[in-house]
Amino acid sequence: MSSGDQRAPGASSTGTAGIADVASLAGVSQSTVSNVLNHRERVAAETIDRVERAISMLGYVPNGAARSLAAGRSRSIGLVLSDLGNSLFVDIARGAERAAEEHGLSLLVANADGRLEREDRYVDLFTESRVLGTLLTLNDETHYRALSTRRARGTVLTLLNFHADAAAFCSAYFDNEAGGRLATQHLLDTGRSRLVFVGGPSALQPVADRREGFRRTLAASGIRPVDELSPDGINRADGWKVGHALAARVVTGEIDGVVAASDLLAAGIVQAFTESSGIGVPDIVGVIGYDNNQAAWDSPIQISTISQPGAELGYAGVGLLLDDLDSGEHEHRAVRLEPSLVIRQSTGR
Amino acid sequence: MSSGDQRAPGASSTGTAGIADVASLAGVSQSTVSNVLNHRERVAAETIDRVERAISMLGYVPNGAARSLAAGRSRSIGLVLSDLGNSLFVDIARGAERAAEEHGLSLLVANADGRLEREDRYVDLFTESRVLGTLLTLNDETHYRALSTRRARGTVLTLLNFHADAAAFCSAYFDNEAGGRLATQHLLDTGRSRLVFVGGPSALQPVADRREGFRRTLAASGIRPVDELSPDGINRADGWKVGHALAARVVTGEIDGVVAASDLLAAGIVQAFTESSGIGVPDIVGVIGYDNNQAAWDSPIQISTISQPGAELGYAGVGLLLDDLDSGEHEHRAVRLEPSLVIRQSTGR
DNA sequence: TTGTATGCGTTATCAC
DNA sequence: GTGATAACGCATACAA
Repeated sequence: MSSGDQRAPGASSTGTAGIADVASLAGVSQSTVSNVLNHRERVAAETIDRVERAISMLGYVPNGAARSLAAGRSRSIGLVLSDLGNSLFVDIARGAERAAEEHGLSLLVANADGRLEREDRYVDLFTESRVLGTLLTLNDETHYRALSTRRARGTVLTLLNFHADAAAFCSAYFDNEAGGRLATQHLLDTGRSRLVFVGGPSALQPVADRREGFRRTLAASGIRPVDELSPDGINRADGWKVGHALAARVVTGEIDGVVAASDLLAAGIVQAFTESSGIGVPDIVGVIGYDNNQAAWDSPIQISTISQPGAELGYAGVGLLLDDLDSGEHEHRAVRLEPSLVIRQSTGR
Repeated sequence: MSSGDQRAPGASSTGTAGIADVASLAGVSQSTVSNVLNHRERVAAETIDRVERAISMLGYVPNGAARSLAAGRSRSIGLVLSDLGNSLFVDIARGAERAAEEHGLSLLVANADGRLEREDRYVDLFTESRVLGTLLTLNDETHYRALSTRRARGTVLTLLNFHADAAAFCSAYFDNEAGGRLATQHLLDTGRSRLVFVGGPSALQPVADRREGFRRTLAASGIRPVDELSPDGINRADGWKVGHALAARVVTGEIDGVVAASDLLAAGIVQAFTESSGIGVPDIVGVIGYDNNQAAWDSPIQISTISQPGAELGYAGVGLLLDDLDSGEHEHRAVRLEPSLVIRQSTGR
């Protein structure tokens, strides 16, 4: 009445076969089964064979809970995303996924959908699941402050898309100011100098940073910006309105280049220019976007843009996380990722 | 040397406080702690207080693995998505999330990214995690067949976006043919009768179904379709090309309405009509899309479209899943969700 | 209302 | 190379 007693080998009482069922069917001990699962090298080839046959006969699926309980660690890491609707975050997930895969880990993803309360819930869930660690993407100063207040112990947290104080967390983020500089410089390099920046709500930190890059680049060349616009949003329709407003000034030659804070914005602007006013893009005016979204390449006139390496961000995040785990006393680090210029038709020459 | 021996109350050996630490700090037994976690109603208010104080003092976080092992069930469900890049799947995730939340469950999301092998891996992962069940979105007959072959036991699987054989799985899916009918009828209702269908690769089952709806609606009215086109893709650039090809026939009056198989397609068509040929939309020609994507509303001329209730699909999926779990002998069901017409400018009159 | 004892399914340690 | 046995941290009868 101790170890492997009479449990019908096959579909057991609970509906799921356990390691004991496999063991008795294969005529070995539980430890041997466990060994073929976790340390094949310690097991004879022929034994492996028998056990594996038994496993598939029974449709045995190891119980992850028991597994990580006994092992004291799990083989997965969590990722809490701010917004699945934004393709940038999807890219981040892809990169994280790839990194996890390379380390033989699984990635569990949860969507906070911009809600602070959900963010919390999922961080807690992952913590309780005893994932190796959790990656958290952040938009917002608000959320960051809430986070600092909350208990951060219990799990290793790494912040993504946000430049955190290295005293508290590891983080990986994009250099938006550099992106603004890249875009502006590209317009200068292609012979334009009468430039306007089209931004958006100033509350968006990335947009503000991009504008800063615009300003600095022009200042460094001793050029004065023609104008800076801040539509209500950064979508295509907003760009379309701005484009129409700008068209006359392009025709007069006052403007020959537009730096837009998003691809959607840029696509709307290009559309407005070409459709009603017959303004040639890129001949008369160059337009550059930001994000390297579908809007940028899936457009009649493909739009030059700044690409943010979302996948790399996710990849780097996993790296930071694992690093944090390994080294006992670990200095938190902030990794800044540089955007890059993607040249397409809208600025061609 | 039996139950609560000497483990330094506070940060324990492993770095994490356990339920035993909480119990001894609060001066109660482990089961009492467990009860305040799971059955508060059985515990005296004052005891709850003491225990909770101890919990927060120690920063105690229950171990999910141990928890679901002991309880025999977890509190989360899995969702494997075909393609996070498609906003429809994001909507599905949102709906599933809402349903899960309402049931006090957590939703774990994984992105298969269109790869069959990943689909498998994640279904397996969720199965090992002993989630309550797994939701799986499917595009493709191929994947479905692979699925039927594979072991499907071990976890409850519910299929989304795919009409599965009710003998094997529960499933929830969209009625694409009805959508095609809706779109076509709307064009007829607004006084157009010289209609063309713009589809895409015939391998896409949904597109084929939508075309079928187009055909049947016209047949029912005794009208002959003017034409059916199948561009290489269903993106904006494809639409733009088709639009230019169609423009002349619109000008001659041969065509007064276009049913497009996607919003991107429709947006490209509208753009081509208005920009170069000056063809008035909706005055000269009505255009309707499909999907209710951002492309449909975030366009200078907002595009009428067919909306698929992605969130509802996810919501319904969770319902089916939980149903399947509860009822011992459960008849698998296939739930069909109806799309709806969204009228915007591109068909207005 | 609270405490005691047993088991969840697996891994790891140690003998053999 | 293989097998016995003790944890892993918690939930849940059941007894008190």
